[in-house]
Amino acid sequence: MSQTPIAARGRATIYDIAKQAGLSAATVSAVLNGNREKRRISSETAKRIEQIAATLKYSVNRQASGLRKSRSGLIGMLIPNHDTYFFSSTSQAFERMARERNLCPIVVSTLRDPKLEVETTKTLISYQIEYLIVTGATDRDGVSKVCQQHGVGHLNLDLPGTKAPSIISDHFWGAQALTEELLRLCKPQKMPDRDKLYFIGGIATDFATQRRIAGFTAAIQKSTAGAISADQIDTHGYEAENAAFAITKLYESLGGLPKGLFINSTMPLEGIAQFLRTLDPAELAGCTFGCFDWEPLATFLGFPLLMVRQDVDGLLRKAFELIDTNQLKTNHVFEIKPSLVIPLSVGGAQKVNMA
Amino acid sequence: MSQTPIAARGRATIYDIAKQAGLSAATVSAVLNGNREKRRISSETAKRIEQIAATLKYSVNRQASGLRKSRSGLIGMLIPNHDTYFFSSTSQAFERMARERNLCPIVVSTLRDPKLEVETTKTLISYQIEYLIVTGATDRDGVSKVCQQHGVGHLNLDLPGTKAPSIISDHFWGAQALTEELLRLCKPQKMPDRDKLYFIGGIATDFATQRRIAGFTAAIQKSTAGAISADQIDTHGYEAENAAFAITKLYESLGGLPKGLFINSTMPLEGIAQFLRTLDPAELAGCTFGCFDWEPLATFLGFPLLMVRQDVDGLLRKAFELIDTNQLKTNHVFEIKPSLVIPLSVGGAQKVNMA
DNA sequence: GTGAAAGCGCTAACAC
DNA sequence: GTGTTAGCGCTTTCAC
Repeated sequence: MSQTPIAARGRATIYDIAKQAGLSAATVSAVLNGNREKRRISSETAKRIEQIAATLKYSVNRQASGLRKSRSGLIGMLIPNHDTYFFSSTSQAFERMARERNLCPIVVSTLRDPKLEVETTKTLISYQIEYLIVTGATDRDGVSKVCQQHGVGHLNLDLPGTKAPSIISDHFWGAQALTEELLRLCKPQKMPDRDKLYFIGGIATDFATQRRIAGFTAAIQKSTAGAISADQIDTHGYEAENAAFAITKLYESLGGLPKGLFINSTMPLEGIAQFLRTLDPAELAGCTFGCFDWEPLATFLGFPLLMVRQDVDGLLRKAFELIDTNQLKTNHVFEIKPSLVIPLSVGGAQKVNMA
Repeated sequence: MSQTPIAARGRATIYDIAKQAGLSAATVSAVLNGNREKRRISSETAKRIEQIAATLKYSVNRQASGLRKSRSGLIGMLIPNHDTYFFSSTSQAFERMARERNLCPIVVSTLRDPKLEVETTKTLISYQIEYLIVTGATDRDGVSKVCQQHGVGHLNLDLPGTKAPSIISDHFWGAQALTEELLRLCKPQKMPDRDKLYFIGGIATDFATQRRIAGFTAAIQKSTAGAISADQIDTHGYEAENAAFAITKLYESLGGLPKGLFINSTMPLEGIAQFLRTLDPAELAGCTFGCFDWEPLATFLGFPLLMVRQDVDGLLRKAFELIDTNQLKTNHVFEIKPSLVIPLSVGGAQKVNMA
C-alpha cells in the first residue's frame, strides 16, 4: 500500500521512510514515537530512521494517529471574547498549562451567545478534543449536556454551572475586602448622602454581581456605617455608557462625588473615568475609588484606584488539577481568592494580599 | 466491520446509524454531509437517517473525515501573546473571519520566541492546518521555511517577512500623521530644547520602530521646525520601566516636559503615565501627547492623548482576501493605513481618518 | 529485533 | 437510489 511516490502527494509518510530504510512501517512508527525500548530496536536502526525522517521532512499526521489511538491531544477552551484583559490573560495561562501537558490548546470565543456556545462545543467535540474548559459562558449547563452526551471531560471557570465542577473567584471575599479598604481610606463627608459608598455597574441577576453586592453590603453592615440603602447600588449593566450615565446622575443628585465608589468591573470603570475627566482634579481627591477587576493601564488613570485582581493563574491551576486527577464528575464549586491591589499613592504598601 | 455496540465505545458512528436504518454507511455519510443530490437519496430516507443520528447523538469524527479527505478544516494563527489589546483584537477578528469560511480557528501564542514559533508551527502542521497566519513573529522566515516544506499556505501579519506575503500597518503614514497633528496642536515653549517633539519607546533595530521614526522624522523635517537631533529619539525598549526611566531623565535634563511626546506603543505609554502621575496636573497641560497604538482605557488617562489605531479588521480582511484568492505564493508587502484618533478634549473632532 | 496485518471512522469511485 | 470496496496514515497485536 501507499506506493505513490512522495512528490505526488506532497507529504512523506512512515511508509516512505520504511521503504528507504528497508524496514517496516511498524518499526519506523515505534522509533518516531520513542517506543524503541518496547521493541528493542538497535540505536543504529533508530538513528538511521531518524536521519531519513529528517531528510524527508517527515511530520506525523495527527489526524491519522489520533484516529488510530482515539486520542487527539487537543484541549479546548470557550471564552466570551478575547479583547478583555481578564479573558486574554486566562487564555495565556490556559495555553501555558496545556502545553506543559503536551496538549494543543484551542481557544474559541463565543460572545456570550448561548447558541454559539453549544454549536462551538459540538464543533470542538467533532475534532475529538479531550477536555473542555468553559469560561464565562451563558448556557453553561447546555454546554455540559453536550459534553456529557459525548463523554467529554469538562469544567466551568469564572461562572458556576450545576452539571460540572466549577472554579470561580471568591467574589464575596474580594468585594468585602475592597469595601473594607474603601471604608478605611475614604475621607468623611459632611453631607449624609455623600458620606456613603456607592456601587456602580453590573447586572442584578448576574451571579458575579450578586456575590459582589453581598460582599459590599456585608462590609458596610459590619462597619460603623451600619445600614445600607437601595439607592447605594446601581446595576444598570456592564456597558461603559450606562456607568457614565449612572455617575452623572449620582453626581447631580448628591451635588458632588460621594466619599467612595465601588466600580463593578473594568467596562463600567471606562464610563466612570470618562465622566471624571470632566471634573476639576481637586474634586477627585474627595472620593476614594475601587474597582472589582484589574487591568494594566487602570493603574495610571487620573485618580488613585484600588483594584481587586482575580487570580487567573490560581483559577487555571485548580482547573488543571481537576483534569490531572480526573475529578471531572462532580459539581463542586471551588472559590479562589482574588487579591486586593492598592496603589502606592493611596495605601503605602503596593499590594495587600489574601486573608 | 465495527460490530462493537455503541455503548462499548461511547461514540456512535455512521455504521451504527446504517445498521439501525437498514442502509449502508455510504448512504448515511452522503446524507449527513448534504450530498443527497449527487446520490439522489429520497427525502424520506434522509429524514429517517437524520432522525436516527439525532437519537444516537451522532457527531462526525473529523479526525477520520479529515484523514480521508486530506482536509482538516483547521486554520492556525500565531501571535506573540494574548494579553495585549492589539493581538487580542486580532484574534477576535481572525476568529470571526475563519468562522465565516467554515474553518475552525486555532490561535496560539509563541511569546516572540523563535524556537517556540517554529515548534508550534510544526505542531499545527501535524494537525494538518490548511493555512497559517503568522502575526508579529520573530523568526518569520523560519516559520515560512517550515510551512513551505510541508506545502502549507501562510502569510505574515503585522511584521513583514521575505518568503511569504506580508500585511502590515502603514507605520510611516501613521507616525507622520500623528506627528503632524502633534505639531499642529502643541503649544510653543520658550526654552529651545523643550520646544521640540520627543520620541520614546521601541527598539531601533525593530521594523515597526524604524518606520515610525522615519514618519516622525519626515513630519518634523517637512514642518517649520526643520532639523531633528538624535537626542529627540529614545529607543531603549518596549518595557514600561524603560520608558518611565527615559521620561524621568528627559524631564530632568529639560527642566520640565517638552512641548510634545510621541510614545511608541502602549507598553511605553504605561511607563510614561506612571511618571506623569508624579507631576502637578498643571504641568501636563504644557505638553501634547501622542501614542502609536490604541487601547480602550488609554482614552481616559489623566491627560489628553492622540492615538494611532491600527486597522485590525482591515489587516485581516486583506489576509483572508489573499487566502480566498490563493495569492499566497508571492512575497508582496501590503500596507494598511491606520487611523488617527483625536480625543474631543483636544481636537474637536473625535476621529480624523485616512488621508 | 522486526514484519504482517488489522482496523480506527470516514468518503468516494465504481458497480448495479 | 443504494451497496461494496478500497484506502487516507497511523498504531498495535501477534507472530517469528
